[in-house]
Amino acid sequence: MEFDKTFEPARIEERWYTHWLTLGVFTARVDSSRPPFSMAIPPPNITGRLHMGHALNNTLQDILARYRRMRGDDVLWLPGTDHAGIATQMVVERQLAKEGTSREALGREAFVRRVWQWKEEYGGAIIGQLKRLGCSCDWTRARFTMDPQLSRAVREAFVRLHEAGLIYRDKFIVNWCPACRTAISDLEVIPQETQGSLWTIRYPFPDGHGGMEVATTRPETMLGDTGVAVHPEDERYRALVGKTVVLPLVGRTLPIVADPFVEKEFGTGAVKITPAHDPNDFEAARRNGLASIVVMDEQGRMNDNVPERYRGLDRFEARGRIVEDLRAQGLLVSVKEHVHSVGRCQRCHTVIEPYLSTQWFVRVKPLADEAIRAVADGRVRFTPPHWVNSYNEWMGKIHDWCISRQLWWGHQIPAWHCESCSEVNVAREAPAACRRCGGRGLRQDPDVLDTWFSSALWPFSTLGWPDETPDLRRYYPTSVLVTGFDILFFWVCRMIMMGLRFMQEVPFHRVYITGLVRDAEGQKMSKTRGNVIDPLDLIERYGADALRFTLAAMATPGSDLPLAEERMVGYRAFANKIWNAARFVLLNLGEAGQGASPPPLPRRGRMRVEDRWILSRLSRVAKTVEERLAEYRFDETANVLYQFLWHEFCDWYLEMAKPHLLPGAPPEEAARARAVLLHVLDAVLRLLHPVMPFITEDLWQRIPHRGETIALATYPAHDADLLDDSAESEIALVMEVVARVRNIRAELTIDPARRLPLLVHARDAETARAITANASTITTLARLESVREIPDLSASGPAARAVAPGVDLAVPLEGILDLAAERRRLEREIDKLARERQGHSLKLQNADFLGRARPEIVEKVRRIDQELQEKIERLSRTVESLR
RNA sequence: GGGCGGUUAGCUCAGCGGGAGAGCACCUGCCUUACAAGCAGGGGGUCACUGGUUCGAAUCCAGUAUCGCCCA
Repeated sequence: MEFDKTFEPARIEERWYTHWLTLGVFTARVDSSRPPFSMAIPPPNITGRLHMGHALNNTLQDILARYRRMRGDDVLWLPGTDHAGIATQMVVERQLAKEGTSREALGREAFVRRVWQWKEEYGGAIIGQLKRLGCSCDWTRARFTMDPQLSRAVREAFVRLHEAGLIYRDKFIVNWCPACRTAISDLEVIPQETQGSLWTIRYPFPDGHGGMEVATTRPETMLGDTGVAVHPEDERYRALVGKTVVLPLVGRTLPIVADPFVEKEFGTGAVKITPAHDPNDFEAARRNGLASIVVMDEQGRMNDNVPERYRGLDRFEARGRIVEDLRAQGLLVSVKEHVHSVGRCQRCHTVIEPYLSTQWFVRVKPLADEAIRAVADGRVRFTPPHWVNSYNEWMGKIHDWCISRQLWWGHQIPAWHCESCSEVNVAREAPAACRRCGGRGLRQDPDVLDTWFSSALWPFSTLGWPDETPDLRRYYPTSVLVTGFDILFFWVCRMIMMGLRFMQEVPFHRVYITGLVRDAEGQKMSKTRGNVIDPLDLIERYGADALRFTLAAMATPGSDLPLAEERMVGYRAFANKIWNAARFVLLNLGEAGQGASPPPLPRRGRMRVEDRWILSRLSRVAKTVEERLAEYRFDETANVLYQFLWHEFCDWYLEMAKPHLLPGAPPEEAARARAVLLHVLDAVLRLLHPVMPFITEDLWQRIPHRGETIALATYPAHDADLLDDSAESEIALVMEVVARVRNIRAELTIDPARRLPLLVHARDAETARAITANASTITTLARLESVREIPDLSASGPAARAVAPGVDLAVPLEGILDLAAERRRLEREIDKLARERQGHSLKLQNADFLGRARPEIVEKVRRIDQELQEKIERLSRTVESLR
């Protein structure tokens, strides 16, 4: 089998993904006797392309899915896409514009057909991209929010809420986007600090003299004024309440009313009331019985309710002309610069127009109360938990949700207006006749529902609701939801509300909120900044495994992920390290490579101490991984595996095993080493598989294995029988001795190839035994010529000295050792140790510490202190002997 | 105005009551037949500041500064 020196991800990824699909590895078994583990993917928009946010949360989901699958759970990770009303409609409209036509020209039906066509052609792109990431979704169950079954769920939910009085239709002031020509919800409005002006305008009294000065940031809306308001306790205006003024440019008489919503300190303390174009004014008008006059059309142009002169003007053109006219008439008192918050459309950034229109709303309060309880009592838990605060805050002061959109693409509202009696018939399917008057002339409400309305049902609509399907019974509630905080209110809150309402159960037990992937400088990625990193580009350059590992390693709960490319380079190197570790093992397998399954582990008594050590470490790592994943600590999971594979398995164990694999080594030693190497490699591949699925599959297929895919192999479990404290401390000693010798070599710049003699003096029998037993290992790793135990090192002549726990070391360097330099080296070492010791010694001199600290802590400090003291003393004696 | 989060090595971040850590970067020496995307060794930190609690604080509490996010 070919085995390149470097890992080439591009050559294997597609092959293994296809392999998994062919085997049906990702398909959930609804009739399985295994415990279910389910997740609903946050459905990406069909217009979307995979971005870093998707890459992050889908990597984390896939880690969970693959991990649970290997643990034996029946995993359902249900994928799908969202029809994304406004976004998709805009994309297709742009396409039409390029062809010189428009949706109006096409008509609704043809337009919707056209969108479907677009969806079939381009809508699947992101699915393919998720596959490139390696996502183990159950594609046989993929859903789309506009599928017939999901549309049925939407109608069912709408009708039920309507029947319960939780959906109503009303004339209300909403956020209107004149460019998208639809209402949008409060959440879709982005407030933005904007430099504007504050115009003060005089509204004359009816007798033509004097007048009231009102301040406004939006003079164009004055054409719709129906009153002027002042604060009831404002002395300046008290006498005027109940009187009237005349609206300039229009001539309408406006009553002066008193309402506490007016801020006395703002502007002149008197405000114009435009009920149809300002939410506060709308409320104030209701309280004070003022009329509402809509003065704009749906594109933000002045309509026929305004004087001829302004009709048809865009609202901002109208503003200019109105200000000019006021100035000409001497009614413009002042213009001041003024910074205020202007709402813009989340989609197209157009300035939002508060607009009085008839819309559908969900009465959210009752739903929210139950949802708050569900989080309070722990039925839904957040990771990290601090998000509960935001959740509670928003849910606590939630207001009704405007769910109608004046779009063509989406779920058309299941309500039919009677042409004869104007009754609104809400029904699951088109009724034949009006239920009130029996009239046959019924017209379906032209509006569609907010896309988030269907998304809110996602965790159960995808499983077959409203039907009681086996999938729904088995996989609802789902286990975890992994998503970004940016859609906490849009989506997470609403799913909890709808899940509780329709399923009487929360949609998921756990919400894992990811951070935001930023650029290396910590800046938010944005097209305008030009700092967007494309995950597909990263996959091509570094491989999906490296990308996934990077994202996992950086996913510390509660913090954003500044993605530096060096980090990716580092983890690609890690992939390469795994590759080469496996390559080494495979090239040295001999007969062990022939078997269909790995050779059994040698009996404990036949193993060398390093074997017992690496197996003990492996077992601890398996345990740590299990614990960390249970806490959603993807970062620590990744780090622990990185550390183990690179810095224990590769740096030490492989090096310790090498001598036993050389041509001259005894065959039974080679067999033992191979068996352990294979065992650890196999286990570490399985441990890593959820994070790095492709490379682990590829290598696992190359080593002796049972089964068709690593994705269904058993996840390594903690094995208490393999824990071996004595092996761990013995190898720790070996490592320390080797490190001391290497340090001498490096600091004295001794030729790395030169074989050195090492003299040791162990201070106790156990240490002496350990050194002797591991002499050959130490010899190899420290590139020694010999290891010799002698009773008195002081008699060893000119030698570089060092100490390790329980043992003094000397490397005789007759002739080449600079005594003064060696003395300085050791003194530096002593200083370092003394500094390290200081804190401990002070504690031990403190009676309070000895009296109050936990005994085991005192014991530990005492031990460390003694150990350091001993080292210092031994090194000091050595320094003396060099004088 | 309210809420949340951050401030630890040059950079990016873990650690969140008992020996200051990782990756990258940096310095030194090495092509030692798994890997130069590598190996070995090393330097580098009044853990933002001020108080408090404690035998003991990077870690807990209060306040300050500063940066960021969310909501009005």
